[in-house]
Amino acid sequence: MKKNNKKIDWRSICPISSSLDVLGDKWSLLIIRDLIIHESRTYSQFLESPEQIATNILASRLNLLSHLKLIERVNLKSASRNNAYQLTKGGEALKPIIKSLGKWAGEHLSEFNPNMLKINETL
Amino acid sequence: MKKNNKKIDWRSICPISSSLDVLGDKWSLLIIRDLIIHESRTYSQFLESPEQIATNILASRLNLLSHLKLIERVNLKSASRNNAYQLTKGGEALKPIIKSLGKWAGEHLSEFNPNMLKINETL
DNA sequence: CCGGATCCTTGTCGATACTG
DNA sequence: CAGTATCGACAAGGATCCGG
Repeated sequence: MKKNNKKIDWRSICPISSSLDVLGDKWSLLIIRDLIIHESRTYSQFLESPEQIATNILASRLNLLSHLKLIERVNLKSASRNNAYQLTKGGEALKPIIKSLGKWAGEHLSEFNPNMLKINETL
Repeated sequence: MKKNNKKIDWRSICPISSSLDVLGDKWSLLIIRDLIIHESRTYSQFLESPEQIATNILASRLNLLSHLKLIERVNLKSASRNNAYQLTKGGEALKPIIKSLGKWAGEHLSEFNPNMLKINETL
């Protein structure tokens, strides 16, 4: 049987905790970020991002985010193979939050990661 | 030798990625959340939160967040033992982001975690 | 080739016991 | 009370394999 571990164990009834139960890892929000920047991405395009996610991690995150209806598969006429992902309404709603995170990092993390770009240069 | 691994390996120069290199786990932002709600917390008060963080994880996160200057130790006259933590300016700056996350979860995650509370205005 | 699935190694998490 | 040590479980990460 497929590893269909869609069951999330919610640690509490706190909404902040619940958001972290879902997005509290190093990769999920990065996938959302790519979809904010590029509108749509294929599997191999995700792999081209500089952070170099592993194929199995990417697949599991795409499954989870699809299940949560934050992203969805789309058929692109432009692509030869019709399999790309893009944000749903729910995923789009994360856009200002992720931009704020980037802005915050530029203001408070430059000391520790000096090479980091400012947010305007990336988004 | 002590595990003094304060070195963070930044995956890229992207500020969003950098913020996740630091806060992209299930516990760091929950510690910040507690300090937003309560102003200051002691070690054992953190342990009382409903999500039940393990003691070693709590200690390592408190160290990391202190090193990043997002939280700081304070001496409380009110407490018999003078060891509590509170947010710095940098940590305070996360407040609107965390509130937005809670609001987002209430709007887009209730379907999956039905018992979840709605975020209240006072938080 | 592209989109994954599978195997395997390594590292981190997390529960609990223990210490100053 | 504020952490540290230990150890098993499990997830991450790398490499490779496979179906279309």
